[in-house]
Amino acid sequence: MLEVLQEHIIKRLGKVPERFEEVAKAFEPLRLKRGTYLLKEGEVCKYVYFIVGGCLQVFVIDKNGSESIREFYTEEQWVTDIFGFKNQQPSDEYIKCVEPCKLLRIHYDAFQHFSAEVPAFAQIYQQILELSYSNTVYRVNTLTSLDALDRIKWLMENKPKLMTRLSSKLIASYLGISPETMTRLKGKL
Amino acid sequence: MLEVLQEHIIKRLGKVPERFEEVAKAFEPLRLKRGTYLLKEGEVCKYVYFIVGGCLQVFVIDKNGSESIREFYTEEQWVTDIFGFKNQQPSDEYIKCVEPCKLLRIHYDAFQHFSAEVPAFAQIYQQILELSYSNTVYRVNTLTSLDALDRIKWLMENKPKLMTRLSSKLIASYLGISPETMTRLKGKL
DNA sequence: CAAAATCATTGACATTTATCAAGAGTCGTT
DNA sequence: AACGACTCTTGATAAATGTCAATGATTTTG
Repeated sequence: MLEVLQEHIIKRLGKVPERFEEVAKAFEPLRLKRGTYLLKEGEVCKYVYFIVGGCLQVFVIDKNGSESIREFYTEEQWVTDIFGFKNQQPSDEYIKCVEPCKLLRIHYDAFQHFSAEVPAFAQIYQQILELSYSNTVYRVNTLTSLDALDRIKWLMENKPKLMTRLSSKLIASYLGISPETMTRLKGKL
Repeated sequence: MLEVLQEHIIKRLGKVPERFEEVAKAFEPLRLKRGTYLLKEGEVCKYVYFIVGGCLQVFVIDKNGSESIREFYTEEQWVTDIFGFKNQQPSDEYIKCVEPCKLLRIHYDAFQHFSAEVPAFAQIYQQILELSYSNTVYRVNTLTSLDALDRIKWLMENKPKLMTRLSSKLIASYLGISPETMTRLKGKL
């Protein structure tokens, strides 16, 4: 699985990173079944995960007990609870496998170490941060400025692969609407 | 105004940063009237702004022509359109003064230069990024998992100063509800 | 300081979206 | 292949929120 990570890094950095072997050793491969939790509310997130294959959902549980999905993550993306991870504090969020997943995880201690010691590592991290932040900003804007139908259209145009890959129920949760409304609005397209 | 910036940096870094004088020279002070735009949709954001005094709103305009506020920024915070700034691409967002503002701005070229050359600068930037990202993640979760009344309660508990400082209309836009609903729900508290 | 503009509030009503329930279909697991 | 669990769809209804309009209060600005 490390080849996938190396490819990803080369793509981001535009070159083979210095000290890759050394950093790569800190990543532990994982194969997980659909439905496995990587993190639950109240737990401290000790890892950053790189996705080699599969799909994960990050979500919170509302007062009625239903999942409200903040984001999906797929191949060649990085997942963690950033605030909880950085401060080693309990999380508000859950992270769960939507599909069987192949992951590489790096522990907090190693992450901190390489952030400080390996410039290429810090650089990649910053790129991921900027991209994640940009995406999340965009997501806030779609949630507040678009109605349900336009959010569906937006997703179809901007993340068509998610639409086909995931169940309607999950997509509905991601868009902040009920499954029934999702069904009905799809008929209006 | 540079003292405020210096204080801010000392607070974040826990020490007086190396080469502060040099970096400080790159910041240009601005005094702006309420209602002034720093950025409009379609423009390329050339600056990062540090707020010495006042309040700004970042927003998009929906298909009905009304403002949908993504975030407010006040004293000792940093504002920019991160994605557009980093890639020097046209923005989707507007940035506008809600109050008369005292700002310090740094140009893209200087920003890039110091990011690469001054570790303390890069470090502060990364801290701001992490914090901004965390906040935005939190905001997505409140928008999708809470109903209008609970979003109001959330804001009162977590950002009480904004509630008193800004008009109901602006708060309503930030919470994704109409001013009328805002009035009515406030009666239910 | 006064006119003009904007804002907050209220009522009546429309629209959107959620909820509950039931049946048909699909999928995953054994 | 068959069972069970989950998912999708549809209908009926309820709840939440938006829109429009009018009025008085507040704020801004010349």
